[in-house]
Formats: sequence, C-alpha cells, structure tokens
Amino acid sequence: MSTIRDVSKLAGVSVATISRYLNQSGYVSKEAEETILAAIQKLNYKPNNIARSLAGKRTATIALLVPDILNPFFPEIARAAEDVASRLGYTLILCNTDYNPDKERNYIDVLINKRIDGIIISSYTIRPEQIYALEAENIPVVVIDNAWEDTPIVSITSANRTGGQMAAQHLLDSGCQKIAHICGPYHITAAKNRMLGYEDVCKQQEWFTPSLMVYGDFSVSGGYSAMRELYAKHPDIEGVFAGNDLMAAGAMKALHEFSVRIPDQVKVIGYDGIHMDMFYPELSTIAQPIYSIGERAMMYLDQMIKEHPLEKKNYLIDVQLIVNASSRSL
Amino acid sequence: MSTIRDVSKLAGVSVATISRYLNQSGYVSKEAEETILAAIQKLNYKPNNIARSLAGKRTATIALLVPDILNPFFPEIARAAEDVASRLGYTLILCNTDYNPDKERNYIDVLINKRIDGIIISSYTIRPEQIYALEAENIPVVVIDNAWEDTPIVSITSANRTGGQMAAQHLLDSGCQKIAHICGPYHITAAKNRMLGYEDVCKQQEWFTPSLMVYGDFSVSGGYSAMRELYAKHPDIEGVFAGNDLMAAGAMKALHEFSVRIPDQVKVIGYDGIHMDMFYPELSTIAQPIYSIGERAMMYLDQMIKEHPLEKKNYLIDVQLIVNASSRSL
DNA sequence: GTGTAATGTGTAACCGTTTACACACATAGT
DNA sequence: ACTATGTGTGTAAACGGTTACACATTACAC
Repeated sequence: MSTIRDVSKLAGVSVATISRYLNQSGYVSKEAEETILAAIQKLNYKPNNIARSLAGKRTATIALLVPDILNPFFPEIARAAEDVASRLGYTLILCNTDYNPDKERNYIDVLINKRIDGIIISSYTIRPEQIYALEAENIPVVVIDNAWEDTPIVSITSANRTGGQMAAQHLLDSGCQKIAHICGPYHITAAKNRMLGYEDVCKQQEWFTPSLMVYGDFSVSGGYSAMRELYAKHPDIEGVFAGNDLMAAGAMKALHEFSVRIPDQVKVIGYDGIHMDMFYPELSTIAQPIYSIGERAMMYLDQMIKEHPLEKKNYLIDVQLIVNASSRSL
Repeated sequence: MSTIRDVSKLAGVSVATISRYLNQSGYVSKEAEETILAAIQKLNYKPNNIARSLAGKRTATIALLVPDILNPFFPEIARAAEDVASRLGYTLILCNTDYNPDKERNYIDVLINKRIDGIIISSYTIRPEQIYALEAENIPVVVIDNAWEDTPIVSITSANRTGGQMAAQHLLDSGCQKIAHICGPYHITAAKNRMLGYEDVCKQQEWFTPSLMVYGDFSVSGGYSAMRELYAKHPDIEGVFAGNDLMAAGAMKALHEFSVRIPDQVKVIGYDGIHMDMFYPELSTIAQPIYSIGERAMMYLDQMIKEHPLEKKNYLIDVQLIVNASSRSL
C-alpha cells in the first residue's frame, strides 16, 4: 500500500502539491498534474481515509440509530438514507438500540469517539439534552419519527394527527358506524397523535365510547390480541383504524378467525404504508412517504454538515390515504 | 475535546504510560493508574478512535454488503451481524449494492480506503478474484448465501438442495400429486440448488413434466405472475413449492384470486422462514436460520481478524421444515 | 555481591494525510 | 521602475494516538 510520499518521490514534487491535486485545492500546474497522475496510476495509490480524517476532521461517515431494523419501517428509512449517503460520498453506520436507552447512550459515545460527521436518530426515549450534547461535539443531528415542541432540533415527522383524522374520516365516509382504534404505545408521540386524530373525528359521534380505543404494541401479535379484546367487547363494530400496518394485519387475522368478512362486515385501515403486497385483502392505509423521510433526513444532515443554513424545527411531511380492498365500499 | 497529552500533563506521567493504561498493555503502577484515572475523569477524556486507527491499524469497523436491505432476508442478517458486532466492539457499515456490480466494486474500493477490518458480502455477481483482492489488502471476507466449490473462501450457505428435497417430499407426503416449483433467478446458486432438490424428489414421479417449473424473481409479484402462468397450464396441480417465501405469498395471492382453497385444493410451501406472521393461512416453509447465518458470519469474521485459525471453506447450515396451515393435511 | 528477570516509566519516531506559511516567478497596472 | 496580484511549489508542523527502545529500580536466586 503506497503513501502520498511514495507518489511524491516518484513524481518529483512535494506531498503538498499531491494533496492539492487530490483535493483540488490551491494551484497545480498542468505538467505537475500529469506527472502526479502517472505516478498515482503506476503505484495504484489510494489516499488513506483514516489519515485524511485525522488531519482534515471529516470522516465522511454518518450513523443511523434505529430501535430495530427488523421493524419494516426502518429498512426503508435505511435504504433511503444509504442511497443519498452514498450519492453524497458518505458511508452509513447502522446501529440498533433495541428500544434500550442504555444501548442508545453507549452507541452515542462510541459514535462521538469515531468522530462521525452526523447522525440520524429514531428513538422514543432519547432526551433533547442528549442531542444538545452531540451538537456540542459539533455533530449535527436529525431526529425522525419523533419531535419536541419549541426546541431548536431538526426533526422530521409525518402529519400524524391529520393522518389519524383522515383514516377515521375515511371509515366514516365509507358508512361505518362504530369505529374502533387500536392505538400504538402510549409513550410514542406518533401513536398518540394518530389517536388524537381519531378522537377529533369520532368523539362527537353518538356511538363513541372510550372502550373503542385499545392499546397494541405496534406488532402483528399486538394487533391480533387487541382485536380479539375489542371484538369481545364490541362485536358490532364496523370499522377498525389501527395505529400501524402491522397491527392492522394482526387485527385482520383475528377478524378472519372470527369469520368476519372484510370489508363487507368490518372495514380496516392501517397506518404507515409499508410494503405488504403479499397481503389480501390488500390493506388500506395512511401512507407515510417513508423513503422520503429517510431521504430528507440525510439531505438535511448533509446541509448541516456543510454548514449551510437550516432552520432547526420540526418538518412535517404529508401523508396520503390509500384505499385498498380492506376498506373499499361496495 | 481533550487529548492524551492533556491527560499526560495533568496526571504528571508520560503519554506512553497513559496509552499503556488505556490498552492494558505493558506495566503501569497502582499509583500511576489512580492519577491517570482521576485526570481522565476530570477532563472527561475519550481516546480519539481515528488517531488510534491510524497508529494502530485497526478501525473496529466491519462492513455488510447486501443487495437490498428492503428484501426482508437482509434486515435479519443485518440485525444478527450488528448484535454480534456491537458485542465484540465493532461498528457496522451498511452497504446496498442494488444487485449492481458497479456499485459493488465501487463500495469495495471505498471500504478498502476506509481500512475496515473485515467485510461480510452477500452478492450473486461477485467473483472470487475480488475476494482475493480484498484479502490481499489484509481484509478478511465472509460470503453468505453464495459459495464456490473448491475455493479457499469462507462462505456460509444453508443446505439448499436438502431443503428443496424436504419441501418437495413434504408435499408428496401430504398427498399432493402434481407439484409445481416456482424457481428463483437462474444465476443465484441458492435458487438453483433448491430447484435441484425439487427435481431430485419429483423427477421420477409419473406426473412430472418440466413445464411444472417456472421462474420468478424472488419477489411477491414475481410469484404472483408465475402462479398465474402455472395455473393456466396446469389447473390440476395440487402442490406448489416456491423458491422463497415472498414468491409463495404471491402465489397464494394468485390462487386466492382463482378461488382455489389453500390447503384443501392446493398446498403451498415457501422457503426462507422470514417473519410473515400477518399472513393467513400461515405459510409452511423451509426455515433457514437467518439470524444464525448473520451471527456466524460475524463470528467467523472476528476469528479471521484476530488471526485465529479458521478453515476456508463453505459452511453449510441446516434448515428446518415448518408445517403451517398452507400445507397442512386435513 | 553479582547476575538476571520483572516491573515501571519516558523519549521520540511513526502512522498518512492536510495546510499555514514562506518563497519564487510571471504578469499587469501605474 | 515599482507595486500589486495571480500562479505554482516546498517545508514543516499539525492531527492524536501507539510503540520500539532505552533506561531505572526492585526482587530474588545463587
């Protein structure tokens, strides 16, 4: 493995000139350029990124901190972030925190020591202070799928409350009378906002009662249990809005076992828009543009790294109602 | 951000001693240890990993090269690799190649320049020479889900041919007469071996005919189209073995649309064992221990990095027949 | 008392870049 | 002729660690 000094010797110019050539910084004459290029090719020289980072302060590495890459929401985020990252010349480090604040803290320390250039965080437990601590180390942060009001933090969330309203309204418009909601975990802002959206629309309906809202843990089995519980209490429900698609799938599975026909007897809508094309009847959902979220997170991060101006606030992303067979009016 | 020299000054010992203390290499007296610890805490000193890598040659970073993290097989691999990596003190870089050899080559170059310690590769286009090139740079490689015969390369695959036999045999044992196979892409070794397993079992059956084997692209829609094609030619089939679970799901969707009852009329089995608990009837499958594959890949890699002996060969992992509703005999 | 090994510490070179600064020379404006 | 400015290059000091080597002290065996 040859070094810049080997090239310098072979080309007969100083290392500074080589460096200037490589980084297109400062002046380099035409002749110098040519001899350098020749030497580089002859030696098959590749600059050492480690040394580069040590001297130049940039590692061209960004980290993506997610609770669990197995949750289908996150591969899509990862895919988008990685696409943009690789286009911009960054490399992406993947970190699973397992919803565990200790692992999270630990990872943040490791990443600081690795001098990463920036970090995209998805966490429901992280505190704003931790983000300020990162920024104090000059590491820009973008938070996704979570936000705090009135804090100078760049975050990206989808319009959860509006989305919740859209879902409920859609079921209402489709003629459903008793609409239940399977809510995601209480401490997750996104879940809470979706529930608030549901309440906005349903609270004043004469059939409304709080027991139409049950909690699930955002998993298929959580949705399944929630649906069984719900059906035991309210066998006459006509619509179900699940806080995410996985729970919607679980709910449909339960309904299926009760021999409830979808969408004839009960219409179901989920939230997220993850790819579940294997599923039938195909699930209606409020689609978040997941890919765009990852993409924008990475782009905002790049802007911050390059010290371009960017307002530190929550960026809301629009959602879209997708009507499929699971809630289609006949 | 304080440096080792700041600590040195405050503790009144040389940087060498600090370094020895930090790395537990060489002798350090009890008193020195205490003053150093105190100084470190006072300054909140954290060693700079970049500098460490430059001097010490190790980056504590490994890369995972996958075609597409959106394919549900890979998040599980990533999850396993990351779990083990983080336990062993490595950090995981995620790279999507999009099944594109150019992106692949490009990534490999970038990773060499970043002086990563090792790389786990899943690729159906990579050539052994590229792996030798990496090893020439002293970067150990573990290949997963692909292998070459008689090459000194560490690779991990599941027992695809045996698995194919198991799937076909299971359908046969369940009383199916005409069993079709939806095969994965021709150039993927794993797909081919599964097909060979199917042939081993079915070729000598009197109902066998080559047109019972059709190709799909390992996606849901690929399985869907393949099934439609198959059903048009052979409306009397009684069993379908799909080369992976996604295609099996697509096939079931198509059968569903033809109002074919599963498993009464047609039994379906997939391959992979990805988590599709939302699916009903639940899919029978030949489960690969995907998590173990990722786990072992990372452990082998660690062994190679630490220069512990490891035979360079293909390691086969056993698969398991999982019988669910989609192929249950009544 | 001497030789040998274990323990403990510091100096300085090194890892492979970037970059501030100094300097040389050419060109052009006054 | 004298600046100013633009072009081109080299020297050497960072960046923040690790580690080979030299050297000092102590312990212990003989």
